[in-house]
Amino acid sequence: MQRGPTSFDIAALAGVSQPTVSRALSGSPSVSEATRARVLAAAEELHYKVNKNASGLRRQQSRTLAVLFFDEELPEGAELNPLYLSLLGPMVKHCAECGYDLLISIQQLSSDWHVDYEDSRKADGIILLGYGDYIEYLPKLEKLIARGTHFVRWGSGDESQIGTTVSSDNDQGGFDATSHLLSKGRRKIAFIGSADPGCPEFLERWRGYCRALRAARIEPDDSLRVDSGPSEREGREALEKLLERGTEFDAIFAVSDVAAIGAMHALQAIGRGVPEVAVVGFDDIPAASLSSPPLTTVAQDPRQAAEALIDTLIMAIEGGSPPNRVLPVKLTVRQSSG
Amino acid sequence: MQRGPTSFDIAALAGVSQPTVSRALSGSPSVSEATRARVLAAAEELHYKVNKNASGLRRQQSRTLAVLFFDEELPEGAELNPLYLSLLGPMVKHCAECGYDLLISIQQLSSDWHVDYEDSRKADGIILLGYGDYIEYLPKLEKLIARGTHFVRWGSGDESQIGTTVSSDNDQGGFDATSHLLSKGRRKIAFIGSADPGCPEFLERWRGYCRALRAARIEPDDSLRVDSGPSEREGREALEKLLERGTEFDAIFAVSDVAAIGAMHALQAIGRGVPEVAVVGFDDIPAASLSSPPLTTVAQDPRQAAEALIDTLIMAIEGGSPPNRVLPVKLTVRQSSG
DNA sequence: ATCACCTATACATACGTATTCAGAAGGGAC
DNA sequence: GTCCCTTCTGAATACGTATGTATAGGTGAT
Repeated sequence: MQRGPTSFDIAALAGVSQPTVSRALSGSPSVSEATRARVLAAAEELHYKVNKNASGLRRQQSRTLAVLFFDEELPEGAELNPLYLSLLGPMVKHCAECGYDLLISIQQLSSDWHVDYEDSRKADGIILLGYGDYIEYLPKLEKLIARGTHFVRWGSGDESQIGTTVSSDNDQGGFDATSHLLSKGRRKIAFIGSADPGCPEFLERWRGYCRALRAARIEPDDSLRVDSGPSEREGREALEKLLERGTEFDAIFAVSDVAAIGAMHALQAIGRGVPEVAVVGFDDIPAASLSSPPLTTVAQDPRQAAEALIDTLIMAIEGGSPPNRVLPVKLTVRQSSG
Repeated sequence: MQRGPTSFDIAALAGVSQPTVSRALSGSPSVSEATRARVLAAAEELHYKVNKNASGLRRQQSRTLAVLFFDEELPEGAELNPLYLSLLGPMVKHCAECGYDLLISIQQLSSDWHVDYEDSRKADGIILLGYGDYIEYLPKLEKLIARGTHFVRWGSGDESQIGTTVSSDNDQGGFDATSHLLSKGRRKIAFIGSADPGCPEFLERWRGYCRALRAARIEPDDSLRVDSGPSEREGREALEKLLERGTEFDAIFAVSDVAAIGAMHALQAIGRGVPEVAVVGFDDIPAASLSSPPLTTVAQDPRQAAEALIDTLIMAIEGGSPPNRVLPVKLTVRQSSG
């Protein structure tokens, strides 16, 4: 392995000492402008880059953040949640802007992730992404806090007081989606998703749904609610279950785009068209605009979410006490709702 | 920042010296089994993890690989290429299995990415992902080679001799897709994509397309070829161009799923159904199975591709001279081709 | 019993940076 | 001209690991 130039090489070329190089490059005010200029020129000439390992070792930090995806289904080659994937690009980008690197990891909830990262000094802080059972990883969150590890979670903000979270305004999203369907004259709006507190995000969307109905003086009808996960298959099966039940419905609000698309497929399979049955999803994944008909959905802004996660985490690392953040959502109307 | 235990702490607890701890943990044969067991127990007890910075500094390597995405459109908040995103999960996973970390970065082709990574010792090697103009970054590849940086590229293997590549069998994919359409009785198969050598992958698919036609004693007809990029809009526009041209066609082979879906939308907009016009795409992105009708496509296996990239790169890092690899593709027949 | 030899461990050191502390050079006030 | 103060730079050192070299303890042969 050929070795690059060190700060000593720069020092020699610039005619100063190594510490001066370090100071000059890190912007210390105690270096004169003339010296700094010479050092920068020398560094440029030799293509010098600070050695991250040495720097990290000395300052006891890595200037790296870790993203941990939780995805129980991954062993079977399943895809990561599209929403998280769409966060990835913006996260990387914003991280770079803030002077941090981003390390990605995919974990099973059951593994020992909670000790892996800070322990090996790979990352200064952790971003946790994952649907999945909130309850199940609660004890591990407590351990993280006990160790003083900095972390931010994507999820529901109001349900628990553990750790800092960034989330979309799920309640408002559910409200907007439902209000939109009501404004189209729909009255029998099925809800595909779960009101299980293990998935606080879905629960909030359900609450928003109920709130919108009540605002229109309609009492939520449990027979219009089908418990379902967020996958295409589950969305399809949820709709089939609804049909078996025999409950009439003229619209569907699904807690994820993928489930909404699954429901549309099931509808089309039995000859009920969309938007005769109006459909609204949640997330605005790339496939939403590619479906037929294109899906009306509640968009979460991935860039904004990514930046909020990064900013919040960095604030925590640098000693602040960042508040939870709830990000606005935006109803994106396409053809599936008429 | 609370500091974790060091190898000295383990040494004290196990009653040995620090070097012995290091050797025991790295599996050196010159440590007796009894000692190794004691060390491991002590390490376990204190939740000891090797400090990556110190270890990397000492051994002059990071045990980290970097993935560089190239995406010119990203500044506008566009999405990363779905195919690359689907590589990400499997790459992270396989990296972990091989004992490496994965660092993600998104770059503009124009930036100085070629000096950033190895220079700062952040990564032992680089994986380059990106459609985009191969010609444009050729000089930078040459610089990478000159510096002795290890890297692997995703792309076309046969077009250039620069660097090691891993690619799908694009030619065979084009052949299979076209043969499939021919077997369905189609004779006027439009090709949406580009035969520009700046995109060697598309060129190879075009060649496979021609090969299949000739095998059926049909001479490729240039008026059936529309130059197009891989986006939904470009696919739609390509089809509109084809219609303006007035050339008859009964099938479409598009070089990307997204373009294929765009073409389907354009078809549906003018009332020509799918699969009356049969459509085949390329990539098998998640949205392919969600479209209406579900899209027949040439699937590239993301897991296999990811593992090939990682394995090839690690082989290069560890001193080998890995060969280029061409991965098999698989035609996935769905409803869009009849 | 002496020596050679092998095994298992300890000692010393290097990796490249950032920081504390001390000191040199220069300027102003008396 | 002396003294002090400010501004800048250099010397020394610590971060935690891995490894080359030295050494202790044991075994077997002569």
